[in-house]
Order: sequence, then structure tokens, then C-alpha cells
Amino acid sequence: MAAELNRNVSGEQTRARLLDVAERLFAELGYDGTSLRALAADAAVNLAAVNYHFETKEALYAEAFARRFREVNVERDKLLEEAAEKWGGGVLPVREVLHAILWPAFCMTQRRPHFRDLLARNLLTPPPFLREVVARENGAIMARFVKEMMRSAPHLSREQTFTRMQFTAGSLLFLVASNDPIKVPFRPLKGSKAYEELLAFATAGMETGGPPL
Amino acid sequence: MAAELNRNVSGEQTRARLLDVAERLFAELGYDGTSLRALAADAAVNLAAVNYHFETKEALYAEAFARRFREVNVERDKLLEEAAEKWGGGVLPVREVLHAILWPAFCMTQRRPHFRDLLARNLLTPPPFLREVVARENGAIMARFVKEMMRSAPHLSREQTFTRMQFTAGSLLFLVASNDPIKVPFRPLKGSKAYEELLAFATAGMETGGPPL
DNA sequence: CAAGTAATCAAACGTATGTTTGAAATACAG
DNA sequence: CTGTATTTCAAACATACGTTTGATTACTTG
Repeated sequence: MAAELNRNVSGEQTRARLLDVAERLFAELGYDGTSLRALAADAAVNLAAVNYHFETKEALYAEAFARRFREVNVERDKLLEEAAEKWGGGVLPVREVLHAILWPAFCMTQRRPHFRDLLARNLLTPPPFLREVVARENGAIMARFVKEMMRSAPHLSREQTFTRMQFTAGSLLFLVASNDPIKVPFRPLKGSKAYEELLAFATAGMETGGPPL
Repeated sequence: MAAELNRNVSGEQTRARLLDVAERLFAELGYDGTSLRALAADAAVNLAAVNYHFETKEALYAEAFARRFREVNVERDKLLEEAAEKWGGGVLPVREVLHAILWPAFCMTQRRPHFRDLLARNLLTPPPFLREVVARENGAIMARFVKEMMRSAPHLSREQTFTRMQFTAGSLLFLVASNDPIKVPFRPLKGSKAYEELLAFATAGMETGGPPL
């Protein structure tokens, strides 16, 4: 009977430490490149603690990624709702819809470089055990924003809208992902300059007419 | 002395079989997910053949990826040269420059789904031993096309041009990469329709004015 | 044919991995 | 304090991996 209430005594601390270290190491070295021994040592916990608190290595990896990903999507929903209120039920400008989906992800990747790397690793080619999670989570947010975008860009078909939203997502990821500037005689734009550029690019691409059939 | 000429007796066959199987398995299962034993078995060669013909697993992986990547970039250069001739030294339309860089990659990923998956795995988050190769190869092609694009889009700064070319690359990758349509109530555009959409999106994004400073 | 190089093969080496186990320690309830 | 559930710990388990080795076969050259 003495349960359900004494959860956050000490176990929560090691659990949290494991998640944080997992986020960093998995981001830097990938899933296979990170051993649970190195992870446990870095978190200063016993090796068996991983299996005790997360059952398996895969579950730890999935949780480390999914918790930030969900944060981003919650924020996206919030921004979209706020924009909808601001425009009083009317049609949102394309730029406003794009901002709602891009800004939370941009902020999170700027604030947390490790999540940025996890995103780059898992959005296009997630490990098999993560495919379902990514597909569901990303599918839900896509469905919501495509529906909204179709109101803002009525010149696009359903498939066109979805496809161009994919372009937008790809642009975002390539902007934030660590292209190390070595070997390239350019420095990419940084910070707000970079975000303005992304928004301008995606808005123009979204607003342009379809190809001549 | 009896060397340098009897190279393609039988060794070339196993070498080629290994490369083809490597392309497929590495694409499907990733670098760590593919064991040399499974690879050799699939290619119907002895396990030690891999180390004999390629020295290491990493070298095999790098070669399997780089050979197609180089094919694409050679084609890109060719298309850009042809376009330059066609426009007689004048300024190329933005759309023409984009076509030269997008079309070869689009074709290759359509014809070879395995290379498409390798591209998705290695363009953003390559294994450490491949970072230099990708950076050099991709950096060279980027430098050439940014230089050309700056003539076609003189309203953009050097950094803007580079950044928007990154957007374009991201759009391309997200178009071709296998987003399995499960969990999403949309079907992405396919084939030439999809390519037209990509070109329209990127052209509009490239041609739009910069953000107000 | 004879000699020498290239290629194939079965077997073993050394090592690193995720997970499990059972006991010891810690914290809390009655 | 006593007893119970939660958490930590050192050790071992079972297995899979990339690579190397040394012998054997296939082939080309002189």
C-alpha cells in the first residue's frame, strides 16, 4: 500500500540525470555509437539503473527524443491557437501559419543544440523502433497545419499544400542542422537574420502559383 | 611484375557485388545495423572478402555512398555548363540554375531508392568517418552553384544566397525521402508533378526580396 | 609446365555490447 | 523500532561484431 506517493525520493533524480545525459550522448554519437556503460558513467549512476528506470536502451532513446519533440508541438499548437484568436476566425496570412510551425522548432533547436542533432538524426531516418512515434507525432502536427494552410493558401490543392509544407520542414532542418562551415567559403546566416530568411523563403514558396498543368 | 593488368579477372566481380549489396543494406539498416557477415552472405562471398577488397567496413560504406554522390555532382556540373552555353554567357534565370542542381539528384533518387536513403542518412548526420567526404564533395558543388546563383539573383547577399540554397537542398531531400504515408491523411505528390512543385517553390523562395532590415 | 601473384576460404581472436541476477542499501509506513 | 517496497550495486551472462591469420585454390605470366 505504501506506494504511489513516494516516487520522487531519489529515483526521479537518477532518472532525470539519465535523460539529460542520454539527450547529449545520443545526439553526439547516435544510438549505436552510445553505449549504456558510457552513458551511465557520464551520469554517475550504476549501469543497471538504465534498465531499471527505462526497461531498455531503445525506450530511453525514444523518451529522450520524444519529450522535446512534444514540447515543440505543444508550443506550435499554442501559437496557432493564439494566431487564430488574433485574426478572429478569419483566414490567417500564410506567413502567420508558417511562423506558428517554424518558430517553436527554431527556438528549441537554438536553445538546445543536442535536440537539434537528435531531430536531424530522427526526422528523416529514425531507427526502426522510433518510426511509429515520429510518424504519429509528426503526422498529427502536419495534419493540423495543412488544414489551416489550405485556408490561407486556397490556390493550392491538398497534395500541393502538404508537399510544400514538407519543403518548409526541410528548409527549417537544413537551416538549423549543424553544417560545419569547414570546406565551404560561406558562413550561413545566424540567429534572427536566419529565421527571417527562412520565413521569407517559405512564405514566397507557399504563396506562388502552382505549376502550369 | 605481373600485375597492373590482370585486375578484372574475378576480383572485380566480387568487388562490384559487395558494393551493390552494401548500397542496399546500408541504406535499409544503416551503418551499425548492417553486419559484414550479413553483407557477405547476401553478396554470396566470403566474410574476409570485405577486408580484402576494401580494407575496412568504413571504407566500403564510404565508397558505396560516394560513388553515386559523385555521379550526381558530375551531372549537375554538366547541366550547369549546358545551361551557360545555352544562354550565351548571359545571366541564367533562377529557375534554370535550380534545375541544374535539383534535377540530377531528383532523377538519381527516383531511379535508386537505396541511394535516396543513403543520402537521407548521410547528408545531415554522416558518421564521423564520412564527414570530411560529404563536406568536401557537397562544399564544392555548393560553391559553384552559389556563385552562379548570385548572378541570377543579384538582390541577395552572399550569405542570403547560400542560406536559401540550403533551404532548397532541404526541400529536395524532404521531397524524395521516404515519408511513409502511414499516419498522415495525405499522399505526397509523385514523379514529375512533385518535381514541378519543388522547382516552383524554390524559385519563388529564391526570387523573393530579402527581409526588411 | 613451372613460378608467382591474386583471390577465396574456414577458423579463430579479441573485444564490446545490452541485459539479467541476487544481494545490499535506503527510505518510508505503522 | 519493525517490516516492506524502492532503489542501488557489483558481477556475470550470452552474444555479436570487425578484423586477422594461414592455408588453399585459381589464374596469369614467362
